[in-house]
Amino acid sequence: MSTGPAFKRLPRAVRQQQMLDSAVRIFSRRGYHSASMDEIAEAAGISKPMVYAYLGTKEELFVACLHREGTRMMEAIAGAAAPDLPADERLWRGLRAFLGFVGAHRDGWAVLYRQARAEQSLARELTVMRARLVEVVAGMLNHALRAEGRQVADTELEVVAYALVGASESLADWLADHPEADPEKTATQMMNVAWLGAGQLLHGVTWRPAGMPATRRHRTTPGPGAERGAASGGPPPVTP
Amino acid sequence: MSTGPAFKRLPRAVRQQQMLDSAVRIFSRRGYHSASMDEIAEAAGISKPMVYAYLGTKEELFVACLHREGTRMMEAIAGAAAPDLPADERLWRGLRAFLGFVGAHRDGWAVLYRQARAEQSLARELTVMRARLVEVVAGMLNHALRAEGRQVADTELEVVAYALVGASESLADWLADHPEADPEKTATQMMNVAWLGAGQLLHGVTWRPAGMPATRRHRTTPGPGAERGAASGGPPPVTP
DNA sequence: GAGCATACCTACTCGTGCGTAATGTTACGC
DNA sequence: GCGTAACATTACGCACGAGTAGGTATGCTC
Repeated sequence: MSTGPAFKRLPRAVRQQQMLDSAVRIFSRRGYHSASMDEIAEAAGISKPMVYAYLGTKEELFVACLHREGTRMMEAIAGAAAPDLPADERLWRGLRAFLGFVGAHRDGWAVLYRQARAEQSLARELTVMRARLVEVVAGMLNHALRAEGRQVADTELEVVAYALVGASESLADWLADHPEADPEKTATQMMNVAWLGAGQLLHGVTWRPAGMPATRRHRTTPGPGAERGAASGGPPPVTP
Repeated sequence: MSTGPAFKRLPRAVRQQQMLDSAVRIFSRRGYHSASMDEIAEAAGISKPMVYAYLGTKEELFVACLHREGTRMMEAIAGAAAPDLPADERLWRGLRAFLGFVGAHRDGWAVLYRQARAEQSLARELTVMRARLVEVVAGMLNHALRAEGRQVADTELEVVAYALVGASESLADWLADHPEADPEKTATQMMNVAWLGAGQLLHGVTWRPAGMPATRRHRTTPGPGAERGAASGGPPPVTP
């Protein structure tokens, strides 16, 4: 009586989003199994039956989280890598968008991802997402290859694409565990190793992001003598 | 009467190994949480209290599994990549050993790895393992750099090493999910993208394992499939 | 303000599975 | 042969957490 309504009544759509927000937080913090529905409900400022009424079982709730976050991420990437750009530029933008997104969602995204990979029953949604990503990357590579009149078996391409995506995922994990790290810088370094390769890097060749100094975007000029200011030993390849 | 003693009495060391074998199998098949101690005990042909007596709690048991498998893997890698070889050769051998190991243990290793990453409480052991791997790779890169009189900050090196290790881990996952895939071939492809980079690959530059081009070592392994002929339609860049 | 639908709650059931106490049983020393 | 200690089993305590039943308050429409 004295306190009044205590808690507000909110429309379903809003509450659902609140629940998903809390669920992502809790799942990330505790892991899928250790997270209890009670805790999630409490974090959302709501009681458990409401969660069941709106989002279904625990598994369905988790998949809903994964789906929402995954869709957001995909949109971020797709929006960044326009299909009419050269391959390295697309790769760079996609990478930047990806790591940028993860960096902005730190504890949120990467952990969901890890959880989903571990649990058989949750892996389906994730598999679809990653398959789309690999497909995009493979398509990009294929496109670039055709432009050069070359051709490669799909399986080969898939492995390369998978390696690229996998390396990015791992760096996403790394980012999640290193709050002080800069996504932008990490993306550049990843781009260096992915596009140029470790061998080139060791010889001092570097790739640089949006090329403003020279006309060319990257120096494929072979030859061990690096003409970067890298000799100073300070800044690695490139800092955007 | 017909069965006789039913179950044999075995020395502790042997039983422990049996238990670990079963535990790895069950954990891999079911996942950490879904695996029950009863099932593991049954698979080992033993009863539950024995498991507790020898290996402790469920968590301790899992860590023991991870530790044993991880140590074996580390030994395989360390034994392959001698420190007095050139960087690319070391990377190649390490990669080969790593993916070869995973390929030989398919369901065993990769799944343990995934489980461990998901669960906070299990991650410690894994973190140590991976840190050692990253350290090795970073050390290798650093060594190669010094040989050229160049120098790079440790953090930069770590990121590159992490990307390399991460990409390899992802391919290990891929291998685990693709029983028909050939670890050797996958390792070569990984080496291509890691050492040469996607940019070089797209231009048709390829890396090849040993110094000899047409000798044994690792031909494209025609394999059973007729239409899978990698040699058809010109020399693809990625094929060794 | 009556009637209805929707948002929301407290308090419970019930299965599951970790970890252990009480209890045989086999092998070896003497 | 007979004690004894390591080996092995059955059966249970107990906590925890997913999912639900049934009831209450609030807003909306007429």
